[in-house]
Amino acid sequence: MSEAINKIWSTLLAVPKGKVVSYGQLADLAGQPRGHRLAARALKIAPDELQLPWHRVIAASGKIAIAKESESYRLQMELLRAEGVEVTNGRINMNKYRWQPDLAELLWTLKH
DNA sequence: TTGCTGACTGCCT
DNA sequence: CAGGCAGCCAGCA
Repeated sequence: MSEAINKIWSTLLAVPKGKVVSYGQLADLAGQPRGHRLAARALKIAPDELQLPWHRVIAASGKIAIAKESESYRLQMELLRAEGVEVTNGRINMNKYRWQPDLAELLWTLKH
């Protein structure tokens, strides 16, 4: 597995409950400035045993990025709501729920 | 090496 | 607000 993918996974582990990040933001924090595609790929191939909070990753527009007919779409929406994140019409208020890590949190992600 | 494919983005209609 | 589209870049055939 590539190092970049691993960084993305560990960065994702730092996202707190009740907050969300976009694919692009996640890639940025993981040290991949233009790696939004990579971030998407990282989630797609992530092993279940890692227990990543994958549902906290959404499109920059605030929408859930999965096909809405899929089972995962429904699951993601449920998981977010269970954490207190409002999901209305498949959209999320990014200004309100976007994760904005402070320095301590960023350093934590760098260690992993 | 080449070409195609995305759980994406930002810009333009 | 809903498409359409080019840009993006790591995998894979």
